[in-house]
Amino acid sequence: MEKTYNPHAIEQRWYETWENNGYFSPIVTPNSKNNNSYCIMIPPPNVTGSLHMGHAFQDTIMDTLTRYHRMKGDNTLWQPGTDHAGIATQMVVERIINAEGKTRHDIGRDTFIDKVWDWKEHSGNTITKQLRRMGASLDWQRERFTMDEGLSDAVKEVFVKLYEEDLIYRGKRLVNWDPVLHTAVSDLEVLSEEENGHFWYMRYPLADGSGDLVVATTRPETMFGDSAVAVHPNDERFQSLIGKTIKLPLSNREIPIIADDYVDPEFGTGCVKITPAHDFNDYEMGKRHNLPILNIFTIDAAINENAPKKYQGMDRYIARKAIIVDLDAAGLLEKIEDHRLMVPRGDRSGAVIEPYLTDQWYVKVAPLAGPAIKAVQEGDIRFVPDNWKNTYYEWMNNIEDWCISRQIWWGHRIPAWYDETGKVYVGRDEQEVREKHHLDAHIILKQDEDVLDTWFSSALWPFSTLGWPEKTPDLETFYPTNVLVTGFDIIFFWVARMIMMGLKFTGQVPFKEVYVHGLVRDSQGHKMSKSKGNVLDPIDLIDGIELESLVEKRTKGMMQPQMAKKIDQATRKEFKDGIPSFGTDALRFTFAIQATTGRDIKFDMGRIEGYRNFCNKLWNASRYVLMNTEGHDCGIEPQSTMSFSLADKWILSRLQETKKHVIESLNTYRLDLAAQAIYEFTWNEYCDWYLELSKSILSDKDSSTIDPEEKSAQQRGTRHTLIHVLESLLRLTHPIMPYISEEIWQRVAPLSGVSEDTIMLQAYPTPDSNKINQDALDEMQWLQEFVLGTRQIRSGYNIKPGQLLPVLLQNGSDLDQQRLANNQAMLLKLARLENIQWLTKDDNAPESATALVGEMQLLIPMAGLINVAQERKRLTKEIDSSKGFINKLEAKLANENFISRAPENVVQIERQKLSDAQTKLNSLVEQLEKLKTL
RNA sequence: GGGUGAUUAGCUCAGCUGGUUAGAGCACCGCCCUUACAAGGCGGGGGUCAUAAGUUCGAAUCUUAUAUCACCCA
Repeated sequence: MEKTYNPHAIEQRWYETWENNGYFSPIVTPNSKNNNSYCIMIPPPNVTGSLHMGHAFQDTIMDTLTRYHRMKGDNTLWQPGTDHAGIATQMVVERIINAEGKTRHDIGRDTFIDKVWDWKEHSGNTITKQLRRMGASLDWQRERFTMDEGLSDAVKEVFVKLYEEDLIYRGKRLVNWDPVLHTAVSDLEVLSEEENGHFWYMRYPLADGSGDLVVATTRPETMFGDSAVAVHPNDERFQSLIGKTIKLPLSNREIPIIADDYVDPEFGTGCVKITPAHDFNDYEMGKRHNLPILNIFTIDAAINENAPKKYQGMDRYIARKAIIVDLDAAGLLEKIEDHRLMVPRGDRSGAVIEPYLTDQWYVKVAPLAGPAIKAVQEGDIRFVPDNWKNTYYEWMNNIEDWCISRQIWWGHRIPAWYDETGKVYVGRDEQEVREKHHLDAHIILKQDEDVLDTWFSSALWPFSTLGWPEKTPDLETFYPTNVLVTGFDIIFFWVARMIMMGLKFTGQVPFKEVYVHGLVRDSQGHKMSKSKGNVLDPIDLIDGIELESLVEKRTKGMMQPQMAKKIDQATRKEFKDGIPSFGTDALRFTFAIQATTGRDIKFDMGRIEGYRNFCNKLWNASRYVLMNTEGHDCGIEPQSTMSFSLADKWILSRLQETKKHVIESLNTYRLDLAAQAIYEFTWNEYCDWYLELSKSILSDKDSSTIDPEEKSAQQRGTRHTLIHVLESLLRLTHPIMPYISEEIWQRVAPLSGVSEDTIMLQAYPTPDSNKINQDALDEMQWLQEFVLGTRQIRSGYNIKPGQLLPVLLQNGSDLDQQRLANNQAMLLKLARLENIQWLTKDDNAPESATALVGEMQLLIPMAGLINVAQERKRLTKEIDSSKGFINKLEAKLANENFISRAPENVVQIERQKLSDAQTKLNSLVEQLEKLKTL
């Protein structure tokens, strides 16, 4: 093996091997539903997308669960696929066409759609390639796409059925309108951020000429759509005005003054202009008061024919300026204030979104929500962590109808046809419509131009990917799926809709558990975004990237180029030397160990570096093991005798406990605890203690008088244990770090008598409580305290690590004597001791530095070297803290209530603690006394 | 305005159903290139667990209030 761990040399080679051998595929037979199946659906990433940190984190979790279950022996499927991402994909292809000097309208819908498929064929696999880099064990043979034929059939089926049950209807409502893309967009595609704006105070005269009032607005151009002015019913300032009318400036329409307690009297002037066609709140108020709804915008958000002629055709912002000028000229502009306001922008176009009144298709959600709520209430679906169910209920109980139509070309075209009178017919295709409604061939039908919201097909993902509406063996075997792994940000948009659709169309929940993880943020806790320039690319963490390339990547193609300089500087400051290559396993381990129950994962470069070091540690520990076992008898032959040392029994016990801990953690989605347990066991126990202890047994220089036969039995035992523990540890680690575990396992497994092609398909380790040896655990602790005592003295007196030290022991029990006899050789080697000798109670100890192992005193003679003052200071400090501890315990045990009310075993424990502490104190005091006689 | 969550060492975070003298990694200090590993070894310093009150024999852990921050909804 190489001396240093080099992820690049191993990762891609292994992935290809796994994929080419079909290791990711489950076995599906007509009876396979009877086997333990385990299935996770990948949340389909956008086909235009590339892997970001959120994906990488989420995919690490899913792959860890998938690999764990596969090794556990479950028939495991992790279903891959991508989402057609209507707007995003359309824009990508449109940009290409625009570059050729054409628009999509020039080439027409059908040609355009062909071009999109073309693009998908050639460029739509960026993210699936990147998923492979992450080591994701998705069954690529089953890869699906939301626009492929089967999934499109599912979409039609669902649409038609819902329509037939009156759960889909067409209606005119306010939607989020993107005036650049000319389509409705979902709330998720609207990003509201604070921007600088103004508050314009406009004077509206009363129609009867008796005065005026002042309204404040951030969007003066909407005044042409005003239907009323509202005040709070209890606002004394305006009582006399309620019921009167206003003569709207510039358009001279007359509108009423109404009272509504939605109005906040403290905000602005306390008078609010109400524009039902262009504001969601005003729309609601308009409905309450039966106000007319007056649309004043075109689809480009220019002023339409409902406004005074002068302003017609003006863009909204040009109209705004014109209105301000005209109002000012008329003396109706009271004042202008600077104001910070939330501005909604389309995440694709960057355009300011307008609430806009249009005809759209809707799903009537309430009837679907009932069963979906019940499924969670009754525990058919469980959220992890549990409290996310509150968020779910909150949304489901206030659910509104879902606008599913989009005015774009790329997507599932709505299966509805209109005749020349505008009558609508819904069916799976035109022929079905004609047959069903007995429409002759001469009746001209025209299909609806709109397509469905991408989330509509995503909502069917858990069953459409498995072949629904056909009753396929896949569906039988894997549906309902086991767990959905997702971020909390899309509980509403996706999770809830999958539950509703799943229940409605399969009669079963789509998944039994929803594991909700946090969101990956930058080291400051900010959301990573292109515009902030703080994005990290997981692939850059795996491969490394030069500073200049990183800066260029972060500053290229920005929506707000003025930010580029700042980002440039910040990047140079944070990544002075760019990003080194950490490898996939280190990245995965970093994600796993950060997968706590919290909401935010602050990505810290220090940690990934630490876990890359961990990989190196594991790598080098394995090198040591292989150097000492390859070509040796490791006890796998049945006839070879082995004897096991304390260290062997101890590490074997700890291995069982670690396995248990890891399995319990994985079962409860605590990947952080699983990773932590693996880290601690590997580094702090296997490497720091067991490998060191094994050296004394494997060393041939050992001068002990031990029988050669026994010696080789011991060495066999140790080699066997070295290999056995490492081999188990690799399997334990594989779900989190697939590459390094596979690479090392290939060398290690044969030494444990296993020759198989891959670690991926080996059994996951299971704990064996019979192998937990409590005596060994206790004795090992004694040994560790012994070694620690000597090391502290060594360090305290600045003694070179290489210098051998004599040790004297006093006040040891029979057990201490026995333990020393058992482990003398190990102690000599590990603590670098010259010899160990017992003193009787009455022996006069020489001038020594001392440490305690339980009641036993450990003395290292230091004639002339002892710094009495320093040693006294150290002892006094320890005595003080010991006394403090004893005082606390005494007070506790003196408390009648504690004795009578606390459980017996707790009282016992406290008594034991006190007694131990007193023994320790006595010993410390004794040492201090001795010191005084020097 | 309503809701949810957070607040533990300089930084990033664990601490499960209340019983520890509160842990880890990184950073810090000291010693060491000891033939698995300097991406390392050994030793060490560092926290009145945001604040206040309460429940309890016992609170980082449960309750309430306050403060600060974050996110979601309006």
